[in-house]
Amino acid sequence: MPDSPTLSQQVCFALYSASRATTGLYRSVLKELNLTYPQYLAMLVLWDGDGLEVRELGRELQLDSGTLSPLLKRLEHLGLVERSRLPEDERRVLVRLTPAGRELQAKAVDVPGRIAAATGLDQDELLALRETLHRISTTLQTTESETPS
Amino acid sequence: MPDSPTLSQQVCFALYSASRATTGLYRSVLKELNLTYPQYLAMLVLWDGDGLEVRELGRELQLDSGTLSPLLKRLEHLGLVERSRLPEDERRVLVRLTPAGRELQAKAVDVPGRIAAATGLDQDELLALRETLHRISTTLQTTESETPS
DNA sequence: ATCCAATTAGTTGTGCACAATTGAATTGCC
DNA sequence: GGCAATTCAATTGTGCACAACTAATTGGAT
Repeated sequence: MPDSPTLSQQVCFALYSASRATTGLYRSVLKELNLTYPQYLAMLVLWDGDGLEVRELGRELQLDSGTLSPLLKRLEHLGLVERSRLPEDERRVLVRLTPAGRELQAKAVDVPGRIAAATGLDQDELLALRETLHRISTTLQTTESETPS
Repeated sequence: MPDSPTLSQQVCFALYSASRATTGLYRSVLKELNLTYPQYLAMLVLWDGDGLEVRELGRELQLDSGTLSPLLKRLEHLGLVERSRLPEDERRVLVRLTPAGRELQAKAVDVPGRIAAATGLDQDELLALRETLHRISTTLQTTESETPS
C-alpha cells in the first residue's frame, strides 16, 4: 500500500516544482494586468459573482484571513475592490468590485487561452490531472488531523 | 489545441491547491525534525551527496541564491550545515553537513513512508502524476521566454 | 598588465502562506 | 439583562519565492 516511499517524495517535489512553474507562467501573463496569481484568483471569484465576504472568498480559495486581508488591501489600493463592514454584522467584511475592477475583466479575457496554450497538455491529460490533484487535496484536507498509530 | 481554457485554469488552481496541501502534510510530519519542506529538500540533496556548492544545490532544487542563501543560513544556525568559500574560487560556497546534520538523516528515515501513506494514491497513479508534472515543468521552463505572436 | 565580461553568492524589497494572537461583534445560555 | 463561548477580520511574526541589484572574484582578450 505505501508503494515506493521514494516515488511519493518525487511526486511531491514534482508537484512543488510544477506549481512554481505555473505560477511563473501566470506571472508573465498577468504582468500587464498588474496582478499576482493569488490576486487574479480573487478577482476571478469576484468576476464570477460580485459581493462576497472575506470568509466566503477564503472558502473558495482555501485561504485564511492572514493571507487574504493584506491581499485584499492591495487590491483595494489598486482601486479594483472596496471593502465595507456589513451593517447587520460588523464582524463581516463585504468585498465588492469597483468599476475599474469590473473593467479589468475585459483585459483578462485572453488569459485562460494563453495559459492553456502554454501547458502543452491535451484535454484528456488535463482532465486526468485535475481529477488526481483534486483527490490529493481532498484526501489531505479531510485527513489533516489524524492521530498516527 | 487550446482545449477548454477554463479547464486549464482549473488544473492550475488544482495544482496550486494540491501543492499547498502536500506542503502542509510535510509541515506536520517535519515538525518534529524542526525543518520546513524546502529545508528538508536541501537536506535530502546533501544526504544523497554531501559537499555541494550553492549553485549545484540551486540547480537540483530549481531555486536561486535569493531563496537559498537565507535558507542555508537558517540551516547553519540550526547547526546542520556549514558553509565555506572554496579556496580555489572565492566566489563559490561549499555547503557541507555537520555531524548533527548527518545524524538527522536517521530521524528522517520514516518521513517518506509517512508521506506515501497519506497521499492515498496507488503506484500507477503516482507514476502517471509524476510523469505529467515533469512534462509541465520542463515545457514551461523551456518555453519561459517565448515571444507571443 | 589592464580592462571587460561573466560568474557567484548575498542583499533588498515585495508578496504570498500560515501559525498564533488580538479585538471587536455576535450568539447562546441562563 | 448579563456573561461566556464563538465567530470574524485583522495583525504579528516566520519563512519561502522571486525580481532586481550589489559586490567580489575570475577568466579572457588585448
